[in-house]
Amino acid sequence: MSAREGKDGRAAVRTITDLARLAGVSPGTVSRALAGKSLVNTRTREKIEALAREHGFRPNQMASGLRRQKTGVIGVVIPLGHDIRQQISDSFFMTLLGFLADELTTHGYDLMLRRVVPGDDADWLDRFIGSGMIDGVIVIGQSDQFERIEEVADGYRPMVVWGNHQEGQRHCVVGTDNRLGGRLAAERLIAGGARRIAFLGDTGPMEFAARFAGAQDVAARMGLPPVLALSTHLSPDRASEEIARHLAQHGRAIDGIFAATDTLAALCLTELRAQGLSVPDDVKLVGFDDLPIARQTIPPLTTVRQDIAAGARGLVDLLLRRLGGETTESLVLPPELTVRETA
Amino acid sequence: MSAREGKDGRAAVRTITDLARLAGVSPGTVSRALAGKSLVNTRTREKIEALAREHGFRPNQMASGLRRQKTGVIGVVIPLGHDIRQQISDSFFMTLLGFLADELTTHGYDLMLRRVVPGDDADWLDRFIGSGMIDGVIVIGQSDQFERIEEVADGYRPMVVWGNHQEGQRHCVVGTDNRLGGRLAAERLIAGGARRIAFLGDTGPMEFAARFAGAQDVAARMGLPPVLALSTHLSPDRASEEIARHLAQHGRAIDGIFAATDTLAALCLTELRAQGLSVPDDVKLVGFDDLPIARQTIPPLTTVRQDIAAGARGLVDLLLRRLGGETTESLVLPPELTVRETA
DNA sequence: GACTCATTTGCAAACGTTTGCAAGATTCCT
DNA sequence: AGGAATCTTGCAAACGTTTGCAAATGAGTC
Repeated sequence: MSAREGKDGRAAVRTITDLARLAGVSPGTVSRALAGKSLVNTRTREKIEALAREHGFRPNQMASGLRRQKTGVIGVVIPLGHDIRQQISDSFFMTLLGFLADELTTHGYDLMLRRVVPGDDADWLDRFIGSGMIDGVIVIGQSDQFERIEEVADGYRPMVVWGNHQEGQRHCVVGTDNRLGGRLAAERLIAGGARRIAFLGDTGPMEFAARFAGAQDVAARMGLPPVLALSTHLSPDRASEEIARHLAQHGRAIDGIFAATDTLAALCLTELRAQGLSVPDDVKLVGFDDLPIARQTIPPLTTVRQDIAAGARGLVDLLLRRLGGETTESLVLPPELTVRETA
Repeated sequence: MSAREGKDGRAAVRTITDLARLAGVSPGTVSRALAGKSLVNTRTREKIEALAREHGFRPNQMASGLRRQKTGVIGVVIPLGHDIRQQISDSFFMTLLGFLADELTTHGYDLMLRRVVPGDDADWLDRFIGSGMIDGVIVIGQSDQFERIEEVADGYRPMVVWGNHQEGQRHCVVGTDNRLGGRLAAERLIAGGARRIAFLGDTGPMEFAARFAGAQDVAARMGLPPVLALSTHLSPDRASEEIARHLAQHGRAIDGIFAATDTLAALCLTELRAQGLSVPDDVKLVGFDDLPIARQTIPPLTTVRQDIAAGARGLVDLLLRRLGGETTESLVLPPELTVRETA
């Protein structure tokens, strides 16, 4: 069986021209028939469609893309700026990615995934865009690349970013109101009686910085001492010991912890228990994200919920509108406090 | 500023021909220079490279792909056969996906992600392959599509599948020895004193069926009653109540549970506690996967570890070898019992 | 300086589709 | 039956690269 033959031994029909020969028409007609254009006679179309089905023919997307100057592919890129190892397997991003895949598929687009380490090449975004392989790009997380993204946004329209919204920024962003989320968290801690509050997590990434700032807002407004920033990495292995160290040092001096993510909160819960501190009696704890794990900790985690599905829908919706030439505003989603038992 | 101009106002150089004009050479020479072929004079090459850098030029991948008949893209497809909602956000698959992205990037390939619901179209795999957009495909999980995959494998070489290995199968698969994993789990339960063992999870998917079978092997060998299959869905919401129901019915009659995944095990732990059964005293519990969550349950979960990173490396390695024309055997990875505190 | 041989370049034909244009085939009037 | 109007179709030129072939250039040898 030669490479030119299908498994049944007949000559394989790989191109639109092959199919045209079989149907006794010109390639142009086949193209039109398969594209479902109205200009082709119904009987001809049906014959061609039948033949295509029979031979399992599918037009080559590369050729089509080249000719039409669009590919039907949306790039999704995850810049790993802050904390290389963890970020990607981070449940939050991964869940978002899942929803994105669904949402894009629904709209007839394919998804090209790329992880980049911006430190290695400053060019990461232009490279992706300039490849000609994608019609638009969704950036998941601004990481430490805010400026780079701003620059690109000036010259490239079909881009939407998941992340934090900043006054006056030029790129179109979809994301939760992190600062408000931080306020909700801090308010809950304080309402439960906490007075000396700590923020657990790296305040480098903008999303986290905003959550931290939100908590600060509330502490200041209530006349409490400033929120203590306990910096950690995101990867569970390193975070665990860092949390243990922080708690050993400050554990007795604080009575409320706002963790930057549920993942950190869950680790923190474990360490708190290990150090003999009870939650929520000795220390109150609020997480962020409302990942599945939040229901499964003991006690179940009070957390600030992000609507990931809505985020994915928003990203895709805005991107498609931009592809259509519209100018779009950023979309800021409201976080929601989900009260369980840790605060 | 017209669409033809870059942000600095100079005419944008979008094609290799534009660049050729600038450099005063022919397009062919530019192509060769940029491809790093040896046939071009060093001085010419340097001039062209400098120009390309200066104008941020990148050759169009679609055109290149069309001409060379290869795209530099590997398709990754997740068939959602058994349990639509959960499977994709399942941490295991997502973690594997992350490692795959890294591994493919390292080898200079891009990753195109597609989720499909095979029920909707029987054609899912051929469609992806026939699109002409990908050089090869990695299927994550056989789901209930074993036969479909076998058929395709007969006529399409560059495909590797993550899943369970079956005697005599025709497609190249990478996966953990699930049956052995099942045996390890059951042996551990029995060594701890369990006599009446249950398997928690859907036994439909082949991977799970093999895990179940492994546990059966051991029970039979030891002369214990057959393992009780407690069927559940994978999505946390439905699984929780199903587990509760199972435990209410059989909870007191069993003393060892082997959960199909860590996610199920974690849910099960919660339900066991809710029903007043203590782990590991009343009931012993072993999970599967060794996801991060396994360390964070209380008590921490004894589980059967799959080496996800090694799996991703294996998948990519075999796929590249197949792209190179080699014939490859399937790769079966050994699972490893990770003992913590639930069994 | 005439010759060979090795390097470096340009030319033009692909890769498989889509699509504007014009020609050919139908239909519908009158 | 003649013509206008409408449908269908074919032709051929793109889309932006890569690459075999041959021409041109340069270096080296006698």
